[in-house]
Amino acid sequence: MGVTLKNIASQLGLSYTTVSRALNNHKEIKPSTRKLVKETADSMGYVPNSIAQGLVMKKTKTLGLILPDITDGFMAELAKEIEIVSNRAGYTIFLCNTNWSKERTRDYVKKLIERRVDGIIMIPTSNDISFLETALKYDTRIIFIGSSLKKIEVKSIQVDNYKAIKIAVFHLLGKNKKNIAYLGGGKELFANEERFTAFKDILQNNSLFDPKLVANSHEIRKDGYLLVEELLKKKVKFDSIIAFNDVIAMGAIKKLNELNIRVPEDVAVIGFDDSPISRILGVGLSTIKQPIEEMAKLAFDEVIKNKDNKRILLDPIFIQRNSS
Amino acid sequence: MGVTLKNIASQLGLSYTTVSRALNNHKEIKPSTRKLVKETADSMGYVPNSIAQGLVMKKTKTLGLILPDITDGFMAELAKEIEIVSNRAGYTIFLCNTNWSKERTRDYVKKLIERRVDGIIMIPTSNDISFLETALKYDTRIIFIGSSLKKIEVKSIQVDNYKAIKIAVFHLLGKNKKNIAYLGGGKELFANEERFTAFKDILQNNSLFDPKLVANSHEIRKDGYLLVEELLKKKVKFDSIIAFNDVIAMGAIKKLNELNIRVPEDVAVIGFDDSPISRILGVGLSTIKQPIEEMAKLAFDEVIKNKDNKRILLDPIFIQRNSS
DNA sequence: CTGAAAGCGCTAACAC
DNA sequence: GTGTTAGCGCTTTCAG
Repeated sequence: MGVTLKNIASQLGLSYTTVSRALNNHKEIKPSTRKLVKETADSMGYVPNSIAQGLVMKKTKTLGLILPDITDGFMAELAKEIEIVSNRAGYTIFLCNTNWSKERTRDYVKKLIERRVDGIIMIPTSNDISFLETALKYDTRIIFIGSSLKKIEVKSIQVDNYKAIKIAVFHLLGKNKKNIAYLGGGKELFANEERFTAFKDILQNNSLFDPKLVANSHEIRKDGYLLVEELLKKKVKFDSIIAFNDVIAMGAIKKLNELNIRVPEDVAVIGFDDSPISRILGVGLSTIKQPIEEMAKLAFDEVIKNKDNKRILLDPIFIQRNSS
Repeated sequence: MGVTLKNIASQLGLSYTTVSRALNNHKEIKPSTRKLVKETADSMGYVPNSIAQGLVMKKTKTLGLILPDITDGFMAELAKEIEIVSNRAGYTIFLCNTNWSKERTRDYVKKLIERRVDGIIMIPTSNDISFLETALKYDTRIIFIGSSLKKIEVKSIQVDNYKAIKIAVFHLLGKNKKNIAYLGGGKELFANEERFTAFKDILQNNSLFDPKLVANSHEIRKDGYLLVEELLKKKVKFDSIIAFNDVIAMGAIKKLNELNIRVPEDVAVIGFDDSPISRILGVGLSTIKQPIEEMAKLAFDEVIKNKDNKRILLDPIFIQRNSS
């Protein structure tokens, strides 16, 4: 089923090695035969079998992309950029959506090793790295993106969350906002933990941290609307909000609007990611942008080309709009 | 590099055929050896090579998913659902983001055939189906999802766009809205053409169609905000809008709000897709939901199991909120 | 129940 | 320049 090298060879009365070489542009082939081979291959509708190629070359030119939720704006954007650089280099990527499940993450790593991908790019949701050893054995490089693992030295690339939160906090302090609340995005996402830890640390250093001003949602995708309600129930004053991402920030603003609390006069709001929604909608949302394109490019280069386990931190970009 | 069947076999003093059979749960194997084999395979950290398996079995258990833009809400949702059903059945999917390019679409089909995927699920952006023949030859099934191709009999699955627009139009007529505008989503997307054609046809049947009431954006992702501006420049009256999707609808609403045009009293708005944003945001957006989960499930079943080229039409679901 | 051998489609020494 | 041969890691006849 389908044309093979052998078919072309016998059609032409050549050995299939010669055909292979001609198709792969080896220099030792006579130009005329190369031309002939290529033309008949074309006319016969030949499509090389990269499965067979992969078996002998021990490179599949495939990459695994493991992430919790492709419908999340940031992750989709990241996936898109990774796809672009990968495709440009001849790599195709497997989309592995874990739906935040540690089990599915583990299963996918196994499956990707089975498929002998050349590398795995992963937004982690679990500190379980039992698979790293296996991956190493089968020469599958892994890079963690978006956030790193705690206490384990792995190859990773992410925005500097500490720096990001620091910029946001000092921006708010500069506006004389001293009661800053944090609206978190779910424990499963390590980036959230990093940002919250930074938030707590920076505020404590300025003697401003109040645990009541934190609504760190336990559910996934619990939106900002509900988190503001939670905050209000606690009867603490807050004059500003730093949200884990733009979706949460927008939900928060919706609630504030409904309550006739002015943004940013009464409560300033800063999001994270610079999602399209922060521009499409009425409010111009102040936000912290991650250099997604650069992250994607570096992630690809690192996972394909570099062997060492360095950790790369990228600078965040603060974008001020009307909400702060 | 990495454990193979042979390694396990020689470790155990068995032939690698036996090891293969044990690992694949063939019944002719003595339970005790099966157990032994499995245990040592485990302890040696064996991971089967699906590349080699694919070569001999002529099935890769992989699927290609070709779509224009994974950051689009509807497509991401679709990708997620397709991933779920595929994964459940042991299939892994290649993510192929074409960025609306016909060339990249064609290239990806070729690449997917090279990788010998068992099937391709594709949101089409071009009527070029020159690759269909090649795909057939290599036993790669293709299904078109979200919209079909014009005048060519192919396997496809989509929501019934005609029915959808009809529901929307009659809903608006029921509210005594007779000057209905259509805000389109770019020519590249066939679904847009289908919806617009339906719109035109239905309105013409009621002697209500006015070409001036159409802002069918030529650029991709041109948002509703700008499209409403375009409409206003033409100085035609309109009392309602049907948008290609929710993002465009939300952009339109933003503009209307800025101009103090009341929604839905002055202008009613209906979107398409029931994107999360239509719920997160202030306005409750009336919208037409596509049965994405069902689409994904059927697409997978059809592309893997069924051979015929039937065209499946699914019923849309109208969701009324505050904007109409 | 287990083993030997062939072959999937291809690349890469090694000959000539 | 081209052909011969081996082998990538696996499944599947066919024997025993």
